[in-house]
Amino acid sequence: MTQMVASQAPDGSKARRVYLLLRDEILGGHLAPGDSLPGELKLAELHGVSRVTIRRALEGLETDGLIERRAGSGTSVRAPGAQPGQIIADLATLMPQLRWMEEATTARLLAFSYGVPPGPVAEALGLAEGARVQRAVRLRLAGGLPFSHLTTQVPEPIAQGYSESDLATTPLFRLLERRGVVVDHARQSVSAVLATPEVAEALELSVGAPLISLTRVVYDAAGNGVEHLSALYRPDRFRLEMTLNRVGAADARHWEPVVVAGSGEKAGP
Amino acid sequence: MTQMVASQAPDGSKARRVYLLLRDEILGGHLAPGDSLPGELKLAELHGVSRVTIRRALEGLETDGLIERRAGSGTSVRAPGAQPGQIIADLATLMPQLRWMEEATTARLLAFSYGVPPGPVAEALGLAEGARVQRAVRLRLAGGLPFSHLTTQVPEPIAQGYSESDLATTPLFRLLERRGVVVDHARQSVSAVLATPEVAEALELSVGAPLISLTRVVYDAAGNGVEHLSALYRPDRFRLEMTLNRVGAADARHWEPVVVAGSGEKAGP
DNA sequence: GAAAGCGGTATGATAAATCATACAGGAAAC
DNA sequence: GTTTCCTGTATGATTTATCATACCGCTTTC
Repeated sequence: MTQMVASQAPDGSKARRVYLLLRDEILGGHLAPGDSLPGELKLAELHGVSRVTIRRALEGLETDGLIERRAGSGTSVRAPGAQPGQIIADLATLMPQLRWMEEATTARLLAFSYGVPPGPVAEALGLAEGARVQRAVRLRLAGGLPFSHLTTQVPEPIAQGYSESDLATTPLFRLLERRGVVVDHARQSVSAVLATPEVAEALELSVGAPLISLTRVVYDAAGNGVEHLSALYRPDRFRLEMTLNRVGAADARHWEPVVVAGSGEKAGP
Repeated sequence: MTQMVASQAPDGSKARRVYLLLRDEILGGHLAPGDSLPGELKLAELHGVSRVTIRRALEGLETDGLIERRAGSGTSVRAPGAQPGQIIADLATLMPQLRWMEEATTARLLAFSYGVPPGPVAEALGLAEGARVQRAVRLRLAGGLPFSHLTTQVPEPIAQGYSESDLATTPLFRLLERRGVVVDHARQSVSAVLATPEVAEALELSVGAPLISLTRVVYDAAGNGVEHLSALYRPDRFRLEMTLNRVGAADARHWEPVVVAGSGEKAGP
């Protein structure tokens, strides 16, 4: 059974805001299943809107299956049956650890083109002015549900080593290394952005929803950029995690990431 | 001179959406300074709204100083003088590396209380039902500009070791270790959320803006949770970064995070 | 069983956003 | 110079969101 598409977000400005806010509070763990929400009138006062608006927000949450409303009794947070499987990736190793979901994660190629990259990307890759890249947009799904939207940009000379059809099946890394590129190090940064109409449609959520943004630039031994990845993840279906150990002598204790003994490389992000 | 508060976000649903979308595209690096945007009519068509709405969005961007509009010529992305100083934290070591900003990062205590934590937090800390925690909400500022909103929750027995005034001045870690708590390891995960009215006000941005969410649970050697941190960062003023090296023999190459040689511990997150 | 609190429903007023359309003037291309 | 495309500006209609208020029926509590 294909689970219902999540977002039934209200249209209006305030209603939508309240909806997203409460949604984050529920999914984000500040409200536990079974907890009861304040009354609609109380919520209206808290958020500075009318009850009608609160109502609209709650309706959205209800059709999402996040809350349960009983006349006379009140509104409470439902058991999170809405978390069928979350994909957890290890930030330290870049390896997705599909916890309770060994359902095949598939990939779909959304776009494929060559052209001059936007300035910041060219700069990050260390490209000369006007140098061209191959650009591929891919969507990753787990159990048929999309969870990430990936845009990779590879300098054209390097990208010659593989074809469009290769991309649809093989992780980009494999392709690069097969091409003889010696991947040496990478630099990644995490941020948060809002879903644009394009990615919102691909990821099956509403425009303006929050997304995890991971930008990674991969370099070869010479320090030349060989890949620029811009990944967008649905927070409800994907988590970036890592474990740290507190190590070192008493006078120089510091944190050190734990590298999970990799059981062989699995897939790209 | 305290820089003008960033967000001049439009009110309306669609206008606001377009505003935030374009804003992310500019700040996110997909549009380089000097690039020119599509015409207002074109944008209207692209986003499926009227020109008036596009106009409202662009007005917001203009007052933010992100774009430049010239009658007859068009609209273009302005040089990002709007990035005065970004704080970059290393995910692998938890150490903020204040790059070009050694301006003192100060902290402000927003709330301080004791109580029963929300279910998920209690679970993460491994607390018994009804066990109480100390809860502190702090705001961190760099050069007077707030960039992060931190909520820490510490089991009450542990939290007895320090006072409210301690918290305002000393990093929580120091306090814990002074108390004799042996911090052993931590588990953190990164996500993305929207700004609630409360944090939006504290961080001086508009409700619904995207925020980086970092949740960290710190454990002692026995595996008991000693601290639950929920941090929210402004993406425009804060970045989470890390560097990875590609190591290992050819048959087992994998990624390993680079631990920067810490020049002593500086501050909490 | 009465009271208080809650969600479910309805209504009309008010405010706000959005739209469709039009025209003036600057800038650049031909 | 003329054409074309762009922003700047204006107007009035229209749709949408929000508000204030009221009443009903249900649940829980006292």
